[in-house]
Amino acid sequence: MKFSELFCPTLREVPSEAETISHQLLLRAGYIRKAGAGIYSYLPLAHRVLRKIEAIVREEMDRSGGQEVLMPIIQPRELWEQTGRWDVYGEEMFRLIDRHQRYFALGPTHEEIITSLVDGDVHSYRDLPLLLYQIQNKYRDEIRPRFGLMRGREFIMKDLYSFDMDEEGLDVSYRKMYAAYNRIFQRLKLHYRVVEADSGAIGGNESHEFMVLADTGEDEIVFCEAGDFAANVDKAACVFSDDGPHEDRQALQKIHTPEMRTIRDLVEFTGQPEQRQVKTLMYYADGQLVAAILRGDRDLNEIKFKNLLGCQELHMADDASVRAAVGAGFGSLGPVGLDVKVYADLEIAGMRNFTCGANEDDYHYTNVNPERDFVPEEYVDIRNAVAGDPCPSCGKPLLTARGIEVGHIFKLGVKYSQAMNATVLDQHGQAVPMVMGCYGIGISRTMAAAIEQNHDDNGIVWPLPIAPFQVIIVPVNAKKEDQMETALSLYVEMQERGLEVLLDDRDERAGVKFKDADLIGIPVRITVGPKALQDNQVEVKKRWENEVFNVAIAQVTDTVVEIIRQR
RNA sequence: CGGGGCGUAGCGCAGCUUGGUAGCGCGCUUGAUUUGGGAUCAAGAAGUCGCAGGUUCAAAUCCUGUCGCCCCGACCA
Repeated sequence: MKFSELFCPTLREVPSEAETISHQLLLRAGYIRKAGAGIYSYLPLAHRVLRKIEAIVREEMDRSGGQEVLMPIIQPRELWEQTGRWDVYGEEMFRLIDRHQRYFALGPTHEEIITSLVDGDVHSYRDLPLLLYQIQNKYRDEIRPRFGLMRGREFIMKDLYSFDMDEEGLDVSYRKMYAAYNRIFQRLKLHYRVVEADSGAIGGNESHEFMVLADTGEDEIVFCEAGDFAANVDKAACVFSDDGPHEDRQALQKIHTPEMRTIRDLVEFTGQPEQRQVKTLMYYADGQLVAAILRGDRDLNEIKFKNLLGCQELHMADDASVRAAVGAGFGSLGPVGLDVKVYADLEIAGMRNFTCGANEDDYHYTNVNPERDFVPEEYVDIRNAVAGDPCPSCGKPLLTARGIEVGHIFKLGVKYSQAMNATVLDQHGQAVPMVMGCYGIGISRTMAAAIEQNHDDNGIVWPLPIAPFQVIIVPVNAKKEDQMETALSLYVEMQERGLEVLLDDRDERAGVKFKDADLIGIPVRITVGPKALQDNQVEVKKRWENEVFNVAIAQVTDTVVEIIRQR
């Protein structure tokens, strides 16, 4: 490809709408343009990157026994009503109405349609396992699209769905996919980590997320260096370690604490650290008022709390209704004498002589002790894990990192097959619901995540397997015939060797061409300039290194092939 | 949905308080000089001031409505 013919409008200035690095660079380097909030056109360079990611994903899916299909994006309402998700999915689903006033969904995901597809034509256990996948646009009317391709309303997704006869079959399919995903992200040359995940609203019991590690990631993960434990903080178990003070219990004392509303206030006022305070949070769980108590320096994990309670809806109570029920405001709550169910974090059990609200404005208790002064409903794991917590499997201190969720695999079980009555006959002629799994990779998000992880001040630094071109040839001065001739002949030679080459034949100043090459992120740059040319040489520069070295023109193609082979 | 902000040339912005007929930088076109990290000079093209009403002799500017976009929060296969 010649740069002069490439549709690649680069921008010198940072578009003001872009906040994250990947968004800025994708816009500046001429990869994407916005059509509307969370909706983007992919320009030629982006399209090439997407196709490379897809190709790797396809190969690994096929190798694992997957078969590719294409399914409708416009999906009839009736299918979604069968699983109840027409209502459950809520505002996040794009809906449309045809001329006959029939309703449709723009597919946010494809469980319904594929289950109905498979149900229609698969009737025997002999037809299983069946692994079908698709790479298509999906649609979600996100509350707030942001970060460019990271959270769009239209995005490209690979989803594979597995159908098995029983749980054992599902285990096999799940393990296949787990392995395939690892191969995919290794081949993409991304630094990633697999973590245990909450399976969320989609249902099912086992779930892993594939996280591309980047400081700008939206998710926080905790992991153990010693072992293989790694989990999303949403999910990461906290274990009780009895390293409490083991003090003697002092006499309960009520103290006047005027205007003390926050843990920080109390730390100052009482001189006791956060670790000796207890905070009380009030929630409505399906309309029922409940309390969660935690050590002063901990954060409640609402997902854990919700899963524990098994409720449909969980939200923080407002000050007015708390006041009505308890007789005191947020800053003065505590478990002692509290007339609602109290769920205590595991850590509370080990605490002695702590401070908490007295359920009376401007008063707190000190020297509070669990069991003596109050008895919680349960001691449960409801806090967010933090760096330094003991690893649940080996006890070593956990580390944290930020990541971008690019892959997520779930065991769905029979949630959808049961709802849609998708059964097969087993060996005994019994109709059993197929056991399903679902395995997604955000293709367009992976492109953005790769940039979040691989960039510098000058632009994108693509991992080689997904770079839009492998090599860019830059003649310093397009008007100098010797430079252009050398560049052209190298261009032809490299193409014949199977390299993906971009020739910057534009009549631009060298600086412009260098800047663009860096911005776009092509891994290898060949500079044809007057200095080296005198010695029949050209310069080679790797995008991820600063050094430039000269190579004889006759050898340069071999050199590039070797660089790419090693990378 | 709650809070904040913005829509003026392709991009980034000024002008709006105090109405008087639109400007700057980058980009684009042409020419000249340049040519190893986003050149210089000269000439030029380009704007329904988001849209619709209203007030006024006169509206980018004031008023009302509306649409779109961005940020924070809640939410998130």
